[in-house]
Amino acid sequence: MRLSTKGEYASRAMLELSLHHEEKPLHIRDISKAQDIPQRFLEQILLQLKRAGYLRSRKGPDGGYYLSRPPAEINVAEVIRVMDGPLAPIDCVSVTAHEVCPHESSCGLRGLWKEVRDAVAQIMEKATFEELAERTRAARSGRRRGS
Amino acid sequence: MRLSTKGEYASRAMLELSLHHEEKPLHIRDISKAQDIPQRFLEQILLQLKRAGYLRSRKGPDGGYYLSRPPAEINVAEVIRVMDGPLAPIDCVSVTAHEVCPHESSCGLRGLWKEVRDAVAQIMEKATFEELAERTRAARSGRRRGS
DNA sequence: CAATAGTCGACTAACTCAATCGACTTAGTG
DNA sequence: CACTAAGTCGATTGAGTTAGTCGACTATTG
Repeated sequence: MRLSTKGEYASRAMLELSLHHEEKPLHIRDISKAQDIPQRFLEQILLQLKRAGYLRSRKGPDGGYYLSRPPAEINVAEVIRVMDGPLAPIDCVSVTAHEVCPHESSCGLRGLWKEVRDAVAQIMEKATFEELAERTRAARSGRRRGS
Repeated sequence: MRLSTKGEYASRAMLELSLHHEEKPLHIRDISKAQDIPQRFLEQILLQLKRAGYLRSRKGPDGGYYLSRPPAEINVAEVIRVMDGPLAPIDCVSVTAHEVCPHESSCGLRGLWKEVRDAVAQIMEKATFEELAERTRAARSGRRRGS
């Protein structure tokens, strides 16, 4: 039940972009440094997110990436689906890529896998980047006086 | 967020063994046929489940595998952990294999991953093979007059 | 002791993952 | 207009994992 690093990096990058939403575009380099993601790898990830419509970019000096929609309108499930495909543990319970299985009707496990898929989807879909950015800002300011 | 085929096969095999609990041991061959799992692959899986203490076996003619505890006392989470490792999407929120991450305290995403982990764990831990066997029997008898 | 069935370790082909690279295009600056 | 900074794109790669196979071995039963 692992998330790929690509999915994780993509989420972190989107979060970073959400933290700087409505400022000027962020360079790949800066996201890479802030979130500790290999730059050439991040390139690919951002490109993929752009092609999927979540990001826009500008070339040249002072170019960079920025969100194409406000962070409140993007949730984690969408991003994970772009990078890793369906959220479902197995295809027979996937909503976005359902595949039929011959044992379906007599399978005592299918209901369980479905429950898992739905729980994961529900949690990730309600998690917007606006909310995550807020949590992040809170954690960072709270941390100043503390460890 | 995929489950490996090994994890899926293991669950199916455990379910099959639960359906025949308190009868004589099941041959690898029969489980393989009933659940449509490649026999040599299933061998490995059953062996792994045996080593982890969930199954016992008998060699020789009329040998086979059987559960070492009643199905009500085995849940899906345990089986998946044996085959696939931790349920957590990433290590920093794993209960069974926690790994520290430098960004931990200022990471706005960690809470989300934790939520996902907990939801998955909760669902899989409450799913015992007794209950799954019951569901399966119900589905199969219901199916007789129906499609 | 022959047949059956689980045991064990090694092996492999295919695939995926995580990343890297180089050449190219576009945009701004002096 | 040349230079440079930045994103674009496709190809490639090395390591690791997955899904599965194989063959020799051991234990049990009739």
